[in-house]
Amino acid sequence: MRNAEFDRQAVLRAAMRAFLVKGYAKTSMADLTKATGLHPGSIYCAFENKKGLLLAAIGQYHEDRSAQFLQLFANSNNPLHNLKAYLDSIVQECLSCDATQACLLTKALSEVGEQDEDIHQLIHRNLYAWQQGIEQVLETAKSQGLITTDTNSQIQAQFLMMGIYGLRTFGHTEPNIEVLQPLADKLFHSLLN
Amino acid sequence: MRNAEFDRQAVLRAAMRAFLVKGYAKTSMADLTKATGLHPGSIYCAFENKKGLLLAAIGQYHEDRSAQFLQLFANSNNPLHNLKAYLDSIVQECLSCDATQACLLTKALSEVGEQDEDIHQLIHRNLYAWQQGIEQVLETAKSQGLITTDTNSQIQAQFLMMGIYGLRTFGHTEPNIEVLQPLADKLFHSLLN
DNA sequence: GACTATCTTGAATGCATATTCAAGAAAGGA
DNA sequence: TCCTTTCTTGAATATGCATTCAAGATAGTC
Repeated sequence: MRNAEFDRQAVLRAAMRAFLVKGYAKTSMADLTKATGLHPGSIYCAFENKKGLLLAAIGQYHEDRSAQFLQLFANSNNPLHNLKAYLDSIVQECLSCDATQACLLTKALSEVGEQDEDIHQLIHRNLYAWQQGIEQVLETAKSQGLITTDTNSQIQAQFLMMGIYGLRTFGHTEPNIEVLQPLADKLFHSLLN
Repeated sequence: MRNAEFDRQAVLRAAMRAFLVKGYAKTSMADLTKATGLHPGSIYCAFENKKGLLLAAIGQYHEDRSAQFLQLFANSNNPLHNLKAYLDSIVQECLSCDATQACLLTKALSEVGEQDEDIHQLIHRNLYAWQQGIEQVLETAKSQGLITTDTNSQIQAQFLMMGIYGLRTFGHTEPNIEVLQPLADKLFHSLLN
């Protein structure tokens, strides 16, 4: 008997960084062996192939982001304030101009989601879970009387997701706080109308 | 003396369709020769290389879309109504689930914009021109008293662009009119607040 | 009709790539 | 300590790809 030696989470985080920087198609197995420290044989043994590694990396990405999301909303008792802080943190990620801070879900969706059903479904599931997280936050805010609108929470959550997608794309062209912050602010206020 | 035989616009439109379906990296020169009907040598003679063909295809895409945009706003005299019709037409494109109706600018920006400065700059220029087109429409609407808000037209145009980016991404996961139309409607109303 | 400049053709080239596999290394059990 | 099982290694394989280029074709010019 013998156990695997490498740290699976560390490997997946390295792979996701590589995919975020170069995109899926342009990230070669050589790039991945260098990034993860694993040899080709080990990667194929653990993840089947390059696509399997992407799927696993997307899963890890979602886990990491979900944990971060839940932690943000766990401490304070003002969900609306937290939601705005969350939006502002995304603005900060856009400003960093750091490819590793982009969203792997939307990036992979755009590049390979239309071509591969497995990848599309996994991303769809993860994005939907994220949307439901936002929806729950909005419901909590409503139960606390922090939101005084009769708009469906589901539509609101979808609208916020749409805005975040757009904000990230806009950030690719103008990573400028004077541009992005007003957009995030207007998005947040539009949510409550 | 002898002139080129092929129809440059037709070739570029075929190339842009190929890039939209498979993405830049996964579209091989074999795909491009099949799509355009040109032989490798001709492509390299006319566009230098694969990247040159992408740049030219992006230019053609922008020309085509600009012409379409201007035509929509040329006929009627209610710019606000036209703007809503424009947004609705984007919803229809999302519903079609047809990769060739996606936006080449945002798709290429996401895939190769961060890796190549030439491509990034061209896309940035084109998206900015598009934003200014929207800004002008909003200014016209204001001069006609159709908009009664003191929000900066530039921010409004940026907000609409952001919304369209997000709408297109959302459409990739849920190409459903019951979902997308309310989002487009809410986006349009938020614009006027 | 011949000449020349230009365009077209598509096979050849050389490199990059994803994947495989057999030999080697290490861990646990007897 | 030896043996078996599992994991690791990394060179080898075979395929796919962007690009080149020399031969062939064509249109305008004299």
